Amino acid sequence: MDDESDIYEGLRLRVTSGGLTPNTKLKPSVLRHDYNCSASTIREALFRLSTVGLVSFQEQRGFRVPIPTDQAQHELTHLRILLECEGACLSIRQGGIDWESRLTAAHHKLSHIEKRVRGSADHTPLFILWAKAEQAFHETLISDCGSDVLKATHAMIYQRFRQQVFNSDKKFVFVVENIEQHQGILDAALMRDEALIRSRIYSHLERNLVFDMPPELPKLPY
Amino acid sequence: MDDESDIYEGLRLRVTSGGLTPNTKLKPSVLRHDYNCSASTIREALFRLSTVGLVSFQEQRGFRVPIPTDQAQHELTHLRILLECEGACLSIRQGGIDWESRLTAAHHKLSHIEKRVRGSADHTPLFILWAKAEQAFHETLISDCGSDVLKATHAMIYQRFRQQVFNSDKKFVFVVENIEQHQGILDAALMRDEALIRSRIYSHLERNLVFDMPPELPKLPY
DNA sequence: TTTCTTGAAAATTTCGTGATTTTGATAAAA
DNA sequence: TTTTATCAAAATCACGAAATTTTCAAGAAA
Repeated sequence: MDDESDIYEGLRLRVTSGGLTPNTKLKPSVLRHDYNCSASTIREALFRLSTVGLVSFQEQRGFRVPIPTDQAQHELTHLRILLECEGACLSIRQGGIDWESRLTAAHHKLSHIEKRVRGSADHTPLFILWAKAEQAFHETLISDCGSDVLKATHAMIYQRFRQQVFNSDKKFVFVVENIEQHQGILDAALMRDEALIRSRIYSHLERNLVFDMPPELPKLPY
Repeated sequence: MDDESDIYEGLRLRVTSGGLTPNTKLKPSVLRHDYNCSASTIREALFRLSTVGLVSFQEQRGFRVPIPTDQAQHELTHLRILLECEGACLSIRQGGIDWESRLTAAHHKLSHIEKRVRGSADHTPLFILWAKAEQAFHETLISDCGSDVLKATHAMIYQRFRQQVFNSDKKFVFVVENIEQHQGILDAALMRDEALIRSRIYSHLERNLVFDMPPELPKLPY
């Protein structure tokens, strides 16, 4: 039948990058019409999304689009840095030519889109493309770390991070510095320099840290 | 009505420490009788468990108790080390007297049980008590890190780790070294020594790493 | 014997309904 | 004006059953 994971994916896209106002109610009885299925099926998909943190849920009060907060943005960024540094360093140690090649390819795609974005006035039409390429690049970066658990955890955090930033007022979704920073991360990976890649990943994400990090962390990027 | 989270908790206990054989099928139509509810309710709870990795799920093929593997044990241990070191260090920086006090209390309880376990021949009757106290101790350790996301992620990984170890053949659930190691971690926390607590957390969990960690990792703990 | 087909039994997924709870507007009381 | 009470409309949750898919044993073909 209607593949239920299609519904899940569709809803996921809507709550992460569908331009929905935070705190919007997500009513199964309304959404069912968009996906041509019953309310129970929608409910199940929303439930799954809520366990991953992409939809907020209160018993007897239904589902809502989560409200972005500075605190959440800070925490998600912090964890992204932690997981991505670890995954990247492990990939540097364990990844081979194949990894280098896939990473270069992912960067090439991303870079192409980013240069197009820089040229155009309105970013929105390219946003979906950019978001996919960005995610692919960062996932490739950690792809040879050898740990499915690490990769799955990172994917979860990355999604929530993307949702948080996209739905927040100050839409830092794309800034020009990204171009240079992504290049820098690629270079460090190819140079197999762990300390360097750690510090460059940190710098890349730093602007999303809304509070000061406790003293030592940034410097010796752990 | 019948609090659904009770059902969730009940099922969680069964799949993590209920002595179920790995790969056992979890049929909503059977389990419903144990909880006096409908199959749909069970299904929903199993679904939630599957999103956090405590139950494996395949479309049209239902739910099963996950099969423990060396690979999974290694990955879960690795992530526990990563998250727990980070959380502990942040707590050392941000936690106050209250944190020290809660940690000491948690350790006191745990220590008491562990000494009783050491004395008795059969560990099983005390196991549930020990598991709760162990979890409480490790959660208190990171409780003042200031990040709900980090704590929630750690809780997820910890649960899966505990399930993995408990359901694996070689049941390393409790070893005598734990007593000394937990004490060592508490001491490092009270001394506010970040490098020391990192290395002690690593040593504590090391025996669950089934593969060698890549060269540098163990030394400057991760 | 081994491999492939068949078909009935069992399990999974989806759905509409009724019971229960929340919501929100209106009116009464302070 | 502000607070509290009331109650109808709307939404959520749990349930059982129908529809779909998988499982698996028994027989046919190689």
